[in-house]
Amino acid sequence: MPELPEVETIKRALIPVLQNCQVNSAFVGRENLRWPLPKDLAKRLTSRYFTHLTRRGKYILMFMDSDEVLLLHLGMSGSVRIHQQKPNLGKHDHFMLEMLAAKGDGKLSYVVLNDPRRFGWIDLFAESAIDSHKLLAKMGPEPLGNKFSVMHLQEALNGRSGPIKNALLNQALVAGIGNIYASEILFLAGISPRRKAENIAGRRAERLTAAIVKTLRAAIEDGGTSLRDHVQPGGEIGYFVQRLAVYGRAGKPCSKCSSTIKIIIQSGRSSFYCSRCQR
DNA sequence: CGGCATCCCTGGGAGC
DNA sequence: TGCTCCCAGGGATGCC
Repeated sequence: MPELPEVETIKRALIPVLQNCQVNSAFVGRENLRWPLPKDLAKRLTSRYFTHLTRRGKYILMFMDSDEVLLLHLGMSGSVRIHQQKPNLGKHDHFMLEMLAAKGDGKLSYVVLNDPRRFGWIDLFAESAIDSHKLLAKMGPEPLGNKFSVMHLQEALNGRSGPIKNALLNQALVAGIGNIYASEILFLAGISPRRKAENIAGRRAERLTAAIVKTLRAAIEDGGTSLRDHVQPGGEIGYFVQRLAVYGRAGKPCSKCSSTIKIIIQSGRSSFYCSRCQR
C-alpha cells in the first residue's frame, strides 16, 4: 500500500505521540512479519524515549534515547492507527506501543500496527549501524531532498534498457516511488511508461524530475491516497485518491485529451497511461 | 551488472 | 449465498 506520501503522512501523525515520549509498554503479537522481529523487541523498547522521527523512502525511522533506531516498513498492506484509549486488538494487529504523553500528565495513547498480508517489517538496531543497514544502504536519493536533481536522475537512468516505469519503481535509483505514483508521475511528465529509461534526456528528463517532485508533494498535502487499506493514523482518508489522473482509471477518458486511459502489465505490475498524452 | 519471474501472505471483489 | 479465481499500493532473491 504505502508509498512515500502515505509513509510521510503516517510519520507526521506519529510525531506528536512518539517524539520526546516514553514507552510505557510494548506489545508484540507474533514472532515474525516478513522477517523475524528483533529479539526482545518489547523489552528493549519499554521505558525508552523516542528522540525524533524521520522518513527514508518508504521507511519510518524512530530514533531512541538508547541510541537504537526502530525501523518500520509497511509493505503492501500495513497501516498504523493511533488510539486515545486502549484498543481491542484485531487479528492483524501485530504490534502496539503504549505511550506516555510528553506533558507528563500520565495520559496514555496507543500506536497499533496492522498488516494483514504481513509484507511489512520491523527492525531495531544501533544508530551507529544506520549507514550499513542492509535495507537502507542501497537506497537512492530522496526525491524531495536537496540532492535530487535532473542531473542525478539522468545519471541513474543512464544505460538502463528497461522501461522507465520499472526504473521509477527501483528504490536504488530514487527512493519512495511505488506503483500508483509511478503512473501518475509519468502522466504528468507526458512520458510513456514503455519508453526505455536510457532514452530519457533533455526536456523529458526535466519534465520527469519536476513531475516526481510535484506529484509527491501534492499527494503529501492531501494526506496520501486511500484506495483499499490506507487511512491516516487518525482514521482520516487520504484525499489524493480524488486527484488520480490515470491510476485505476483504465477505460475512462483522459482528463486532458479525452482519449481512453489504457492499462498494460510491466514486470507483473499494472501501469496506467494515456497513449496520446504520453510519448 | 541489468532485467525478469517467482515468492512471501490475506482479503476483497468479480464472475459463475 | 457460496465457491473459485484473480488481483492488490512492496521488495528480496535467484536465475539468465
